[in-house]
Amino acid sequence: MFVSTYESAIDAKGRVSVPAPFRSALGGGSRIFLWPALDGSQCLEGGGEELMAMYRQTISRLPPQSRQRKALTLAIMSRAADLKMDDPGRIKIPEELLASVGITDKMVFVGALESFQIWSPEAYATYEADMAAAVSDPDVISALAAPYDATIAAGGVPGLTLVPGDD
Amino acid sequence: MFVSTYESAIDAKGRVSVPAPFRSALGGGSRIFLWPALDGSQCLEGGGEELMAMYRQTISRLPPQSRQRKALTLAIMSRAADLKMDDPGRIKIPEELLASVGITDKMVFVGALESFQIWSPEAYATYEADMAAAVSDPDVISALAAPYDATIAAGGVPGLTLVPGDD
DNA sequence: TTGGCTCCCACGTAATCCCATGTTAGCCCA
DNA sequence: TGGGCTAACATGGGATTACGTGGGAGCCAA
Repeated sequence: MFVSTYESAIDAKGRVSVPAPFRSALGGGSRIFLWPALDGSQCLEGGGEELMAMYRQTISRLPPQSRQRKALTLAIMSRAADLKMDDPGRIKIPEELLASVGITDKMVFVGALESFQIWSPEAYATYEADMAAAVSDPDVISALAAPYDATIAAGGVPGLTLVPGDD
Repeated sequence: MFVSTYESAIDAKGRVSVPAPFRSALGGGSRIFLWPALDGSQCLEGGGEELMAMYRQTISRLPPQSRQRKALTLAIMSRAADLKMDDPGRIKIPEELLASVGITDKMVFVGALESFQIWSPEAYATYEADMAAAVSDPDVISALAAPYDATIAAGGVPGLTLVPGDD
């Protein structure tokens, strides 16, 4: 699980250190996939082999030759960079990917559950402000209610007391 | 798995370097099949022996002498070029295939999961813009939902926590 | 015999691998 | 609670390997 945010910078050879907590979230693998976010956000989405396997399986279930499948295949598989970390955990992000999200030297690694994102510090500041405003919207907070009930109905989370009287 | 895009050019002898990552995706084989894309896109579709075997098996399941079988057999098997890479990993693409997709010297190798495509840079730029527009269509993104659920229902992806509470 | 094709070898560039160092944060002990 | 120690992490640099590219020799066909 990718959690928290970390800032990193590109060195003279074009390498970037992947934050150590993200490396352990990759489960020991040294392969990283990166592609421009599907929703048009000014960020890169990334993950390890497991995440790519998930997308691969999901896309493979779409009808061959369908518009949806072709669009998603191109957006993810064709645009993705297949990168390998060196021993200390650095990657070299292709210039075109960096340019597509306006990164010159510094960047922010943002944990997003099963994947992570890479932003330019400026773009992330804007995005963070937008999302902070969204969370203050009552509709967003109340959206938690239904899936929370579903979690309880599914048996809750081991080790966590969700319903009074259960402990 | 064919991922990412690479540009290559034809040398004075009509040879083209197959990108190294694609060569390893071919699994060590030096045989490459190429044919014009079935959907009429201005590109060539290609892959190794495994991809051809998949098409062969699929077509073989169609009724013999059926119109569909004959059409697909012609579109793939008859039009395909059966090419062999030299030691450094180059192929010589027949002139008629190049002409059919408007390639003169430069071309783009585009990864598409189990196969790859070859485009002229200009045609690919147009296609990429089309697909980028398609991805911003809510229908395309929402098309991910059903196969995503199916992936989870099928047991998810080993090593990846898809359902909250699984880790 | 000649043209063209294929196979093979050689070179320069660029990426990757590996080692070394400074720094920071966590940990233990006083 | 404070100080010192240790280990992990981020960063820099050098050497090796792989890759892409060009050219030449041998072989087959015309």
